[in-house]
Parts: sequence; structure tokens; C-alpha cells
Amino acid sequence: MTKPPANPTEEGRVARRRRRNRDALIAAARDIMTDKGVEAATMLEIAERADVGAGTVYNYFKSKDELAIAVLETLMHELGLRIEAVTNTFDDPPRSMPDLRTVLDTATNDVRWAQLLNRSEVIADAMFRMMGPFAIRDLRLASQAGRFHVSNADLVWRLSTHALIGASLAITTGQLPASASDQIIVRLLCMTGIGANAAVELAARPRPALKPEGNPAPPAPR
Amino acid sequence: MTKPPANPTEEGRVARRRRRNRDALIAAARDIMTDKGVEAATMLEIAERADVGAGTVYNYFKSKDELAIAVLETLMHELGLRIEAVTNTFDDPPRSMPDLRTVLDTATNDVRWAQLLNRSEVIADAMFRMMGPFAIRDLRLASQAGRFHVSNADLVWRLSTHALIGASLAITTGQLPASASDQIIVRLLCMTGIGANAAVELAARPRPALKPEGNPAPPAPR
DNA sequence: GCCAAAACTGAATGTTCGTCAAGTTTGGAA
DNA sequence: TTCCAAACTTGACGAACATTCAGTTTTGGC
Repeated sequence: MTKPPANPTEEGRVARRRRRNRDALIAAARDIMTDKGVEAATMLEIAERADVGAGTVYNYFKSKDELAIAVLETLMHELGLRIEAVTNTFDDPPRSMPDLRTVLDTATNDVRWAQLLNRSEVIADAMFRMMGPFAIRDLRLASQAGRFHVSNADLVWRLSTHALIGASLAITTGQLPASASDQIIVRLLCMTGIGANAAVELAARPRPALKPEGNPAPPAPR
Repeated sequence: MTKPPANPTEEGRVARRRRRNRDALIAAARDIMTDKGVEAATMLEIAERADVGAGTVYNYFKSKDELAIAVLETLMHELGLRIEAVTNTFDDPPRSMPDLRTVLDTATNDVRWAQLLNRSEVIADAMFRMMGPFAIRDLRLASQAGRFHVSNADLVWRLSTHALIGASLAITTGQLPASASDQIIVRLLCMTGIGANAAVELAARPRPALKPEGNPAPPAPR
């Protein structure tokens, strides 16, 4: 077990088992964390559900927090793929920063998300990183096309993620009515520098329905 | 000790002592939490610094979290008062939602804030509640004056707080350069529905310097 | 002074995260 | 096939911490 696999393109058995364990851990952690919250999920319970010893978890994740981050990244990645599969069917530049509306609806309606919103800076950061490539590209394209007025797409996306997660939290805790969703989208679009009227108009644009979750997307890379 | 004080307007000795203890606890917690972070601050250390037994803390705050919230409210309240003292000297309606720029600078430069940004949903909520009255009033006034285009000031302020705290965190963690401050303010102003150009112009408006902290403001009410 | 209610105390409790020494598996080399 | 060392796994354990609670002290009206 000292040499790397002869053929680098073929995944060695070790690597395969490692990946299987890692995925099992993330899946277990996701189930428990979405059920009881990140805090209440204990490492022991996660390890048991994934069928590994308590100590083994730490061979895969340095800390509980790192595991939570991996879970959030997985969720974001899957949602990003589902959105991407639909929105890339039409090509008007402002694709609304990968369909903010869908993200908002998912975050507020999917019970699995509710428990995670209390780590809002972590989930916002995961959203920034996992969906950022799509969103930032769209912001840039739309700006080049003169539809948005954004000079620093990175920054606008960062602000958007935090505002959106904050709004989701406010809705799930009842501080904002669910009916505020429309206005939330409008205000996020306002950050692109188009005025209020243009934002209202853009938000009203119909969007294709998302496919049901179906077969889960492959686990996040990395 | 069974009767309430004869004269309700005069604060009884008990109430006074209670308040003193409460303030001492908040002050102790603030010192330690800003120094080491909310997580790393232990209830025992806080109790010792406030010169009370470990159990006494729970006569004043139901949990560590509630104590942390009280600390954040205090910080926000003090900052709000300092800003209010300056900005109410000029009366053009858009006062820039109580000087977002000052909040951002304080959050990113004051070392005492850095440790607290990791509870971003909590600090954003404290900001929403403690500075909300000023901010929301300004948003309404400016909208009535036709300077902003905001129909739901509450919502815009909620989004702003989350975005601003998220941006502060990104700066203190080095994910955004401190030089992005100007653009952050511009984008927050964009949420008021004025276009990008108007936002740039408004952000460039000079603002009066804040008085140094001097004698600390009186503790937050409640 | 007296006393009951309120407040305080700090040791004890019950949990949890993360570590570690000991044991097991793996896959190439002899 | 047998051997071996590296890599991985295990689960008991230590340390730390939030919170509780039985016992003690303080309070303030009488």
C-alpha cells in the first residue's frame, strides 16, 4: 500500500472506499442535521448512522464544523445543478442570478433547510462558493449586455447570498410573511443597479418550473 | 419583600440592584466575548468577572445565547445613539439609512466586533431591532420625498442588515478587501430602488465625523 | 428582632467534542 | 504464498462546558 495506483485514471480501491465512507458520512450528517439542527446532531450519532467508529469521522473531517460545511456544500451543489439544468434552456442575459426565486422558495419551504439557517454565515458562504460561478457569470454577461449595472459581480453576489439567507431565516421564523417573497426578489435584483421599476418587471418574468428532485445529483466534487 | 414599591415611579432598591447586576453581567460578557469570541467565553469566567456565582447568571438570562444577544443589543444600541447624535443635525431626507458607512467601518475596524461576526444571524437581528426605528423611518421619509423607491421599508432594512453583516465578515476574514467598502455602500443603497448612478452619487456625499466613543452611552433599555 | 420570600452560591451533573493507544486491513514485494 | 509496513479504524477516555439544584444568605415589611 505504498505505491499510488499504476494507472492514475483508474480509481484505486482505497480511494474508492475512502470516497464511499466520506459520502456515507455526509449523507448521515445531512439526515441528522436537517432533522435536529447542526448543534443537536452529535458526532457519535452521525458516526453510527454511517457505520463507522466515532474516531473515524475525524479522518475525514477535521471538526464537526467542517462536516457541517461539507453538508451545506452538498445541498447547495445539488440545488445549483437542478437550477442550471433548467435555466440554461433560455438565453436572455439576465437569468436572474441563477433563479434567486427558486433558491428562496427552496430555503423557506423545504423542511430540510430550516434547521440549517441558524448557521447563516456558513450557509451563505457555501452558497457563495457553490453557486457563485453561475451567478457571477450571469451578472457579468448581463452587465456587458447593458441590462445590469454591476462593476464588481463578486461583491454583488456575496451581498445577495447573505441577504437571501437572512430573508429565508426571517420567513421561517415568522418575522416576515411568506408573501414577502416577491418583494425580496425585487430588492435583490435592485442590487444590480437597475432601478425599482426595472426590477419589478424582471421579477415578474415567468420562469420554467424546476424538475422534481428525482434521482439525487452526484455528490459534490472536492 | 413581598410588596412592590409604594411609588412605582421610584425605582425600588431591589430593582436597582437587579439592574446593576444585569449590567455588570453584560459588561463582563461583552469584554470576554469581544476578546475571545462568543463560543470561547465560558459562563464561569463571565460570572467571575461580574463577581457573582455561576448559578446567578441564570437568574438574569435564560441561557448563554440570551446573554450573547443582550451583549449584541448593547453594542448596537450604543452605535445607534452615536450615529443618531450626529446625523440628526442635517435634514435631507435620505440620511443613508443611519449612516451605513459608519456601521460598516465600525464592524470591520473595531476589534471588539470581529469576534462577534460569526454569529451573523444574531448580530444582524440585533441590528435590525436596535437600529431599525431610525433606519426604517428614514427609508419612509426619503420614499415620501421621492428620493427612494421603497414600498416595504421593513423588508429593505432587514435585507440590508444581513448583507452588511455578511460583508463585514467577508472583510474581516480577508475574503473581500477593505477597499470594497465604498462599493458595498453603493450596493446597499441600490436596494432602495434608485439606480446605480444615483447610488454612487449618494454614497459620495460627505458625512459628518462621528464623535469619539468618550463616555459610554447608558446601557440599552429593556 | 423576626420571618418568609427572593436571590445567591458553587459543587455536582450530564453531555459533548475530539484524542489516542491498540488493533485491523491493505496491497505490493520477496 | 507469506510477510510487512503504512494506512486506516476503533471505542474507551479525558477535558471542558452549560446548566441545575440543594443549601445558604440577604432583603425588607412587620
